[in-house]
Amino acid sequence: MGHVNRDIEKAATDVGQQPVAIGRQGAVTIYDVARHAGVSPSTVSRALGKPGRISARTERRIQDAAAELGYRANPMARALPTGRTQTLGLIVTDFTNPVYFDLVRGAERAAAEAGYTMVLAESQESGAAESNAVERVRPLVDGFVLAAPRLDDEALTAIAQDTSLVLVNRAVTGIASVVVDVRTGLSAALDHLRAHGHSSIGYLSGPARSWINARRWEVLMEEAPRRGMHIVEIPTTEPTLVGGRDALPRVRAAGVSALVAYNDLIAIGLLREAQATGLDVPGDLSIVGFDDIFGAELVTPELSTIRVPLGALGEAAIRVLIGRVDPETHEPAKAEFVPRQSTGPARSR
Amino acid sequence: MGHVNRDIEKAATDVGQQPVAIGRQGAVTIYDVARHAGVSPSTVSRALGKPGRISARTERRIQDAAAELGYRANPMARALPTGRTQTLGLIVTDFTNPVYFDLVRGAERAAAEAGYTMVLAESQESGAAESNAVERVRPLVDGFVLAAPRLDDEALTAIAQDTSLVLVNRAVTGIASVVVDVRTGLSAALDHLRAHGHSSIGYLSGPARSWINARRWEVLMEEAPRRGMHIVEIPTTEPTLVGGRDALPRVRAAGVSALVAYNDLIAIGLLREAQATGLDVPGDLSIVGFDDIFGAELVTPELSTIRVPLGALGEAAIRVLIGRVDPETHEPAKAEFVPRQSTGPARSR
DNA sequence: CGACGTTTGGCAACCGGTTGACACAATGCC
DNA sequence: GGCATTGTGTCAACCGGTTGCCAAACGTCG
Repeated sequence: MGHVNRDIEKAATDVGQQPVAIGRQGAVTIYDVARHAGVSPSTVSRALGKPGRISARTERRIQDAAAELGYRANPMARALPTGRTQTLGLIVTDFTNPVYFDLVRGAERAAAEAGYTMVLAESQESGAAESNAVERVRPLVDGFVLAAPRLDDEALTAIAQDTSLVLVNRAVTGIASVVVDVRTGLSAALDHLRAHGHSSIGYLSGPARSWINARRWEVLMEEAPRRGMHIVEIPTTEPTLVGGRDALPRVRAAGVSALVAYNDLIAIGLLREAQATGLDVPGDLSIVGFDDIFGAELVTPELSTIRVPLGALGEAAIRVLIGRVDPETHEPAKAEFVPRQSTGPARSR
Repeated sequence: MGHVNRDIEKAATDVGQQPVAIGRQGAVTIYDVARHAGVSPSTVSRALGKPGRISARTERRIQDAAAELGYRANPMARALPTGRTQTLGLIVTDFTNPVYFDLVRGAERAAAEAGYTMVLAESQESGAAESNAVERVRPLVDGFVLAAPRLDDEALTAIAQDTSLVLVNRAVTGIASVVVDVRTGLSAALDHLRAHGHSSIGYLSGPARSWINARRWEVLMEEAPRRGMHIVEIPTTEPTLVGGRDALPRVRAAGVSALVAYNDLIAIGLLREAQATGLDVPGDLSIVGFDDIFGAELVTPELSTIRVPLGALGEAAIRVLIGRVDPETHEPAKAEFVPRQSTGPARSR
């Protein structure tokens, strides 16, 4: 295939004019190393990949040659016969949602540490886009992580059929997943609210198709009555600042004195809208967020929230994916209530 | 190599026990399509890749066969002879810095639109880690984007030698880059401050090795004197909330009434620390941030800032990288001053 | 000193595509 | 009808690794 090479070289000389994407051309191959060390290519492959298979002396000589020439294996060429690419995928619903910053970072850290590279895609909160992203990423990776997937159980099971898959904050039988135990955090938040005299609280819910939303509501439904508190679900239009803002009329109508939100964005949106209409937080309304994203501490009053260890979650997902951790025995991380200033005693009106 | 396949199948049946990362095994190849359509594999390759080279009738037949079998080209196998992987890299200094959310999103959008996949890496604000990330990503991609690189010009030039590279917010002669024109935004901010009676302002600077930091300072040094304002550089320890917080003593010592910060994180850190020590913002101190990240609007008072179109910047970087846009003729995006509540008249003390 | 077992290294096939060169029509022209 | 021309499809080599199998070299022991 002298031809391909010629084309590539031609493209290379054109660069500077236009940054056409071209592969690195002059790369050192095992053939170069083999020639340099006076052995056959297969011996090089084994020396570098199978410790012990080759005599120590030859192995040493080959390693020296490789180092001298600056040899780096071509991952693509390796992937072809082995089927492993040493890359992992991560698909999130929305990059600009701060929840994912730490998740992405945790995942990237764990992957890099284990010698994997991350490829990233966004699914825009839509099942169709998610399906698309999955198909684009799938052939490239050894497996991937789906954060808060919007696809239904059936579709996910089909995907897991021939690609390894780990879900974050979603449980589907037969598919590995990492979830956070929200009960301790929610219980602590409820105790805190009750101690401040709140007996009737609202839950500003998240997307209807979100598993984690259902889970949070479920736990609240168990834990609130147990404490003799009333709880009511107040739907939001979207899990964002706007969704929180738009929910204020419904919150006032519901007549609750304290709220737990599906996430911090909703909580902050509501908090700011409440203030804008003259309500005092926490005097008139106590608000508890969820996730402890960047920004929760920046609002005034600072947002009380249930912290989810997102970085650890991302890391755990990758560890499970590459088989370092057994998802069965792995203890789920626990969410933790972080009281700040947006919760306090109910003011008698 | 029947052996490899056997191994893979064996691994596949083991799944469920342990999610070992395995390639998709049963994938449809051009050989399957060729057999199904009654032509040779090379004809399939051409029918799918080179429109016109094959007669319309056969092309149609092959496309039908491909669709029926659900054929998807193996990107790895394609990358080997062509040298193009259809993936692009993006390396940022710090994932948890909100500046990058929009940048990443813009880049991912543009890449997905053009049929590319993004791989992501973090360089931890360190030249060594950056170099590492570059080497890990390089063999995998057709080119990559380096956001705010910490490497020196020489190293960058060496990299650009045999991989296409686009820099964000950094100019190095001979390397394509996308930058934001900060002059209009900074000028507007200075005008705004002068109109409020500020005549002596400080610049809370960013990392010493950051090109964009130098650029911002340079423009301030030109524009402030032109308006008859004094300007002084106040160094920070790191471009984060903590760095801003720690800078307060130096700010007080400098005796300025208004500040422009290298980024919003520093600005917010300072703002909160100032309030914590009893200072009024903007009464005692006017603060202007940079970037307009998520969170700038959440603090009280809301942060006045110079908005940088980060999403557009990420998109532009990718477009330049894949040759859709000529970096020469491409008009740089302009930063824009967004007055909010953290700037106001200097209170007479 | 020869039979035998164990290392050690090389050969060649293969992963799944791409593409130059070529053979074999089918067509056009004189 | 013969010849050049154009169109269409196939052959085979190649990208850069991995690995089953085999042969040569080596060491051991009776």
